[in-house]
Amino acid sequence: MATGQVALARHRTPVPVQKSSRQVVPAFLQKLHEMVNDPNNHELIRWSEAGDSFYVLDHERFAREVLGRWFKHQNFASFVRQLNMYGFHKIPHLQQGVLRSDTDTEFWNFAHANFHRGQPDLLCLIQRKKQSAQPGDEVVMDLRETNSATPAQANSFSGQVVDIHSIVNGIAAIKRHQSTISAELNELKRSNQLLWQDAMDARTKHQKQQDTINRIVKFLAGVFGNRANPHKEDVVESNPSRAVVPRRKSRFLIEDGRTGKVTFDNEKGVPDNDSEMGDPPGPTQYPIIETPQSIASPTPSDRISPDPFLGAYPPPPHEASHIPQQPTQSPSLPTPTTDATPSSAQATPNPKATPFQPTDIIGRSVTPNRSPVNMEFDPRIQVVLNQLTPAQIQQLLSSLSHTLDPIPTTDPSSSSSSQLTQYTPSSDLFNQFINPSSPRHDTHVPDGGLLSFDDHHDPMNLQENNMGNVSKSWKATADIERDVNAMNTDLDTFIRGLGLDPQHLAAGSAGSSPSSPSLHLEPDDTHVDPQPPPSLVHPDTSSSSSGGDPIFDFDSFLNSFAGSGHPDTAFPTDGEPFSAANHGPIALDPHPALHPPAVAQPLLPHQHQQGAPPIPGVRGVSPATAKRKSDASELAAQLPLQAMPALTDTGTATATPTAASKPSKRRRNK
Amino acid sequence: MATGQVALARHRTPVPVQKSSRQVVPAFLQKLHEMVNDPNNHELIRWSEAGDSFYVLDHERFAREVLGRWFKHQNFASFVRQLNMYGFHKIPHLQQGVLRSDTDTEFWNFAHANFHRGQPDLLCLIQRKKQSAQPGDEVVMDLRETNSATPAQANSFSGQVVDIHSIVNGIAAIKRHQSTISAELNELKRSNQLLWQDAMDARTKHQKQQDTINRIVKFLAGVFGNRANPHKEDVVESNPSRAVVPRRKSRFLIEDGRTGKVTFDNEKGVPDNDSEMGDPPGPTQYPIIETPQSIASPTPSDRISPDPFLGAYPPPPHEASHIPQQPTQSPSLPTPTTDATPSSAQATPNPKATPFQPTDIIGRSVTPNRSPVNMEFDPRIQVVLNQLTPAQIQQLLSSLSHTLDPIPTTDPSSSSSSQLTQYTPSSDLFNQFINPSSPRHDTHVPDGGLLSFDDHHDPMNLQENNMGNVSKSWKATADIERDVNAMNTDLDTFIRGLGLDPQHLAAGSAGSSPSSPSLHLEPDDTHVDPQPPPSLVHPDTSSSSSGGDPIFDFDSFLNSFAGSGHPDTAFPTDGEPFSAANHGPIALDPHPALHPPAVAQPLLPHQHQQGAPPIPGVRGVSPATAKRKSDASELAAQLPLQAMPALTDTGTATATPTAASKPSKRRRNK
DNA sequence: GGGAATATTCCC
DNA sequence: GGGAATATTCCC
Repeated sequence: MATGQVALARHRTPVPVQKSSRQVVPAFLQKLHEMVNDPNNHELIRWSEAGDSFYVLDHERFAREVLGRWFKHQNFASFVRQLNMYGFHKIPHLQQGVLRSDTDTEFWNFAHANFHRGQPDLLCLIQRKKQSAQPGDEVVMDLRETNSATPAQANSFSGQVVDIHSIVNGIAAIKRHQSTISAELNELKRSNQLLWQDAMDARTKHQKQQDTINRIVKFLAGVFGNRANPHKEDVVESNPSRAVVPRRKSRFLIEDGRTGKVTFDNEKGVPDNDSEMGDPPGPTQYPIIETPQSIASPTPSDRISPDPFLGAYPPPPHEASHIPQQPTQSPSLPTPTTDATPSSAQATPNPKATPFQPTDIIGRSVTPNRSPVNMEFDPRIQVVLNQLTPAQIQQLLSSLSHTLDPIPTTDPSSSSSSQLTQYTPSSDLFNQFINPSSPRHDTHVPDGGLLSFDDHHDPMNLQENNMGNVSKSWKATADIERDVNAMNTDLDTFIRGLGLDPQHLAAGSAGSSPSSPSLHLEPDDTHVDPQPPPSLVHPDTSSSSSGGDPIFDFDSFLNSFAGSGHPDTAFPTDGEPFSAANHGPIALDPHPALHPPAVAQPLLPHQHQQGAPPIPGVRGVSPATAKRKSDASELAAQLPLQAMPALTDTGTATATPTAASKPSKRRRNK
Repeated sequence: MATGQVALARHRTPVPVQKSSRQVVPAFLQKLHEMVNDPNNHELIRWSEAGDSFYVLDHERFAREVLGRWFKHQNFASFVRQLNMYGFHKIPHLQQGVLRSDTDTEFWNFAHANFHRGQPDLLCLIQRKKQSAQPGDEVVMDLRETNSATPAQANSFSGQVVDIHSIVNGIAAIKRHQSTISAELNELKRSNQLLWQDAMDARTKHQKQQDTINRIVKFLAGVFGNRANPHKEDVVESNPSRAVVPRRKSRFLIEDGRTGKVTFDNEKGVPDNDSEMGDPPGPTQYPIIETPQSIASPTPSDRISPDPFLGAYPPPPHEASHIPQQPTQSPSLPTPTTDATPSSAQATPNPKATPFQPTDIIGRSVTPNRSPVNMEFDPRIQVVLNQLTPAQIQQLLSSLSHTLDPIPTTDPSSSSSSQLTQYTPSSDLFNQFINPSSPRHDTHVPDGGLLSFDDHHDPMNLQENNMGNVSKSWKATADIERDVNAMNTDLDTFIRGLGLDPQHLAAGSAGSSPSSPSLHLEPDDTHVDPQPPPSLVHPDTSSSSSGGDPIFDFDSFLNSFAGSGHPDTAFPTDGEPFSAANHGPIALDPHPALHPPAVAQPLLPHQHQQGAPPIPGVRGVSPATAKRKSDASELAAQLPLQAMPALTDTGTATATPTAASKPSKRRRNK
């Protein structure tokens, strides 16, 4: 019996009914709303212009052709009866002084305060009239107890009865409403969890890719890193245009005060070194390739990192303040001077120059776990690669460098991570909501809260998971950004370590002319550009001229590379999304249309500072070299701090304590 | 109105309604009597032999075929409910001691004292049950009549008044609470939106990373791509162990029919070329580096891609089947023979070797938008790089190749792109969740839906964006994975194009022995493995042996590399998360502790297979090599599927009618 | 089998 | 517009 009943009845259930108190919105209201919305019915039933009422144009046709599709009958009267049951009222025709033929002008206009176009969520507020004079239990009790009253009181009482009914109805409505909300919240939580999971996955993949890139860069650094001899033209014949660049020597000033100021004078001591920039004294330093690490734990070996190749360029005695002295070169390792090229002497960097070495950068790195790793590789490869012209290497490296994510997350209010901050204030409310009955100081007693308002299926587990997910996913997000930033820094540093200017290298694609993706390899392009490198400029800084797309157009690069020698053999464009289309100032958002309008797109702080003049005379290595990265990662790291308390606060009792939530919890314990 | 009512209702009313006090006999009883009498229904409902009860033989068929003709429904349960309402009772089966299959023997027998064959006049005696415990008017009347009571009763009345007030206050409190809840729900929405934004950003970053990798690979392809002459040992001194590998020559057959069949015989024509593999005839083909593109649109130039450098090695006449002939070398370009190294002659690649060229692989690429790009680079670089020993190159490439995600993209049902596929059906459900109140027929009127439950500040925009974000973020996730996969394939192909075996290269890290991250460079490791490369093997197909951690230990690699020549100069470990700690079977989750407990941590398949013995004779290559990861991603892919329908189920009050509701509607119209 | 809410019909 | 009975559905 019951089985058959179930089997037969289930197909009848269009909308899954909530366990408690049936459906929140009666079927009639839902159907009515659908019906009015349905463009197919527009001829017979439709919204008023204002959307606050609806018309039935030809009730006979409407009954015949529409009603049956939604209801079990085709009686317009029954339809109207239902409308009345739900409190709809008919709006009389305004100017209808003259009676026309019913069929012609006849149309019905019904309205209800909570029946509006585009607002189906209001439907739950529409109350169906209860069976007349049917008091609920409590009311009945009340009434019975009130039985013995004076006539006057009885009168007032009877008046009260009506109020009681409305009160009961109101309570019922509220309960339904709350059931709805609870269900929705659960769904949202589930959705959120999926999202976080997705974010986790993405983070993992990102991390893997990052590792791959890091290793590739390490490798390339080992291959090209120490190659500093630009005088290969005599060995490998190169056309003049290419030779120009290296001849000019590479010296570039990166002078964004906030992001770190680094001066590289790769060829200091070389005769034609132009010193009009006022180089500060001090040893030339070779940047180090940092390896972004998410779980890195600093080990002694991290800082020792013997580098036999770099050992070929012994650090000056005054160096080694932060790190132990580099071990001397292994005797079995061939020295760079074994370079087969005739210009090996010039290829060897200035003896005064110090090899790769960690600077203040490392010590002040926001990511303390990150440790420098000196690059090293088979010297034979070095020798071999030394045959490349510097221009070639420069171009190659630029292609590797400026395709990286240029997001400088220097400001907590910037970029997407900052959005989390905005969510924070509501945390208390959210907390209340999730755990309304739990006092604010009650951090250990889990209770169902609102979510388990009606049915209490395991709210705690949901809570816990959710919270853990949330907090840690934010962490993951922060890690990703930090890693990307670190990668950015790494490549820039790396390229600078080669005596090249990453900014200059990307001049064609990210320079002052965002619309020209091609590389400029004319000699005068080698001039020192005081502007901060594009990778340090936030992409959103469109207000300034230099805010170009930092994404490097590798194809254009190749074209220019190949085209310089063979203009007719342009490298094909393979249609990469970022290559041709995104040379504008935009960089972060490939899908602008997707941006939620509700979330304000925050202005990045350096957008205001972008125009700041470079600090003159500060050319040498600055301890702030890595600051852009550290700031970024710091900000990213702050995300959990700022956002997580919100989540954890609300987060209910069972919320797993995240690192970020710790402080707030302690605060509570005060 | 009344006219229409009558007109429309009449066909439903078999028996004319009596004017006075409604019908004497309720419609149900009349219909029931007719139904049982109707010989057309004899097969499904009929009188008992005695005529004092009736049978329903097959209630399912009965409901389907009979009920609808008499009632407004087809629910047997409703029918039974009515019977019960009129006092019918079910007669238990007499001889049914044994429970048989319900459908078989199942029949229902109902009886009522006043329901007999041939005696419809008794029907008026059947009383429908009144509304239970419904103190209708009388109760209220009772109360009113009781009004005149004693003061004590009045007291109780005043007490009631207080209760009413408290009720009102309680309601007010509830309402405030609800406002809070709504606000918090909005916050959750905002949080969700941030999540989506975060996902978008991650996607962007990922894309940029991907671009970086692509460019690096392009570059490397340009550098190494045409290197086909392994006889560099005499130029660059190499230890014997390294020299062994290249001498064995590399030839690999990629034989996944779905991805395209490509044969590489990199050194065809070289004297010591071992041909025991039975190379298929045909021109030597060099794989091409595909450039993963998310928005790529294949352009004609993609396939033309003239390569002046490759032009230095003119393709054989039988080439150029897929791509136009390479332009001849530009006269201004230095030829490789200008190489300064003494072994320049040997450094020049084998003249018979053909340059990079698109193969079937490209045409059958899973990513249709991806277009082939011939790699090109300065032949001087080629020449220079040719001085590297093949072993060196092999090691280098392996470090580049096997740190990537090994997810093969060949099968739509595998990996994460399949997520999307699998997720597609649930998109509607998710839609419902986000916008449950929007009726299915309402395609043009946006409404707030659940999310804008209480306050309706611009719900439409939120909604819209949310949806866009949601769907597109999922898409983005797919793109990312596809790109990673493509990258993977690209690298493998690329490496194969160099005549190297990517799988073999990664034997140490991803081979049958997951616990040994070190490279195996013994000579016998160079044997040709006929098995398809991992990237072309569907991950889900193999329940077989070796799944290992695909993550390559670059540091170990470097150590082994450097150590081979100079054991005392081990490359420092920089503590990368994946370098030392992750050589175990885990691959996807660098932060196990971060995993939400609610989301079941799927056991990666290879965790169960880890101990499986390696397939004998299959040393480097196992079809299951890539399985470990795809399974994991597949599990991740299932998340949406599993959770999203749930979203809609709970979908709440304003839930739009689901597809399931449609049929019921039509059925209703019968 | 029955309570209870909604749906439909009939009637005023 | 609404009272009231019956009809249908959903749930326990």
